[in-house]
Amino acid sequence: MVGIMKLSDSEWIVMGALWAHAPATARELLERIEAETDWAYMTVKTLLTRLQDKGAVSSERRGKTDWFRPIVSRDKATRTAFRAFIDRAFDGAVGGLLHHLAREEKLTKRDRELLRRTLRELVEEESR
Amino acid sequence: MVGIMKLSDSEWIVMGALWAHAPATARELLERIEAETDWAYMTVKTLLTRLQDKGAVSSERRGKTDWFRPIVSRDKATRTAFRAFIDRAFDGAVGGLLHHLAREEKLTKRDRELLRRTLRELVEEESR
DNA sequence: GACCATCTACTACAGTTGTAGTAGATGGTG
DNA sequence: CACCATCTACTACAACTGTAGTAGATGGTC
Repeated sequence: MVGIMKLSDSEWIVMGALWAHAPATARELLERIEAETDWAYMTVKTLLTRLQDKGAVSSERRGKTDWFRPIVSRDKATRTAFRAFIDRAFDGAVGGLLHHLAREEKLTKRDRELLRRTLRELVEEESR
Repeated sequence: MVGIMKLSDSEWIVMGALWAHAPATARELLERIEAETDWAYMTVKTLLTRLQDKGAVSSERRGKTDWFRPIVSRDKATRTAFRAFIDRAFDGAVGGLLHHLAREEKLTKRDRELLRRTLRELVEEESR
């Protein structure tokens, strides 16, 4: 049931707020994302319904209010999004992404440092 | 006009074939992607029209046939997709992606090959 | 126990995406 | 120059996305 969990952009925003702290009510989630979205309350509700339909969140009634919690983990969603991105833009090859990162993207000094470390770790791990 | 060029999954497939070699006719593009998509000719045509509408490809009539060529470069499209992905999944921080890469993703042989090259380049660049 | 603030349920509606069909134009070939 | 294979132009249509409105249920408060 929780197979390939593809989230739309708006759904990512809601999930982001929900991953931050759960369970949460729709109103709470709206408050958390108010700074970035300026949505109506009903927009959050609709997205939560859709997320529930696709099995990404669950809800539990307390009083007259639904409390939501994520079913899909952030990591899981990230991995799915990562795969989709890599598949379309780099034909599935993570190496292509690394290449792109190394030569195309403007990285901060810290990113560059981290990338170098990452690459080295990966290569070392490999040769072990 | 060629600002933020967002491509859908299907559009990426067509662009992939077009980036491989241009100019090309719709029929040629269909043949190139036949292995992976099993689309009807008209599907390719429709996608090409949409891509033209959004300024991603241009076309030129020769005889009764349109010849298409990319306006948006693969690099440009990749950067846009990269940004979109990073923004939603890692809140815009490339570091988050690197982290993810280092601990979550398994690399194929091909990935590792590319990676070694990339690493060499990075190191050389650094020592220059 | 009535009322109000607030919640859920149902509905809406335009834009994008995936995936094509059909009809009418037309260039090359005999 | 007629015909056919093939092209383009126009149209289609359901699913998914972004973004909500409205009406009716309901739990807490006086």
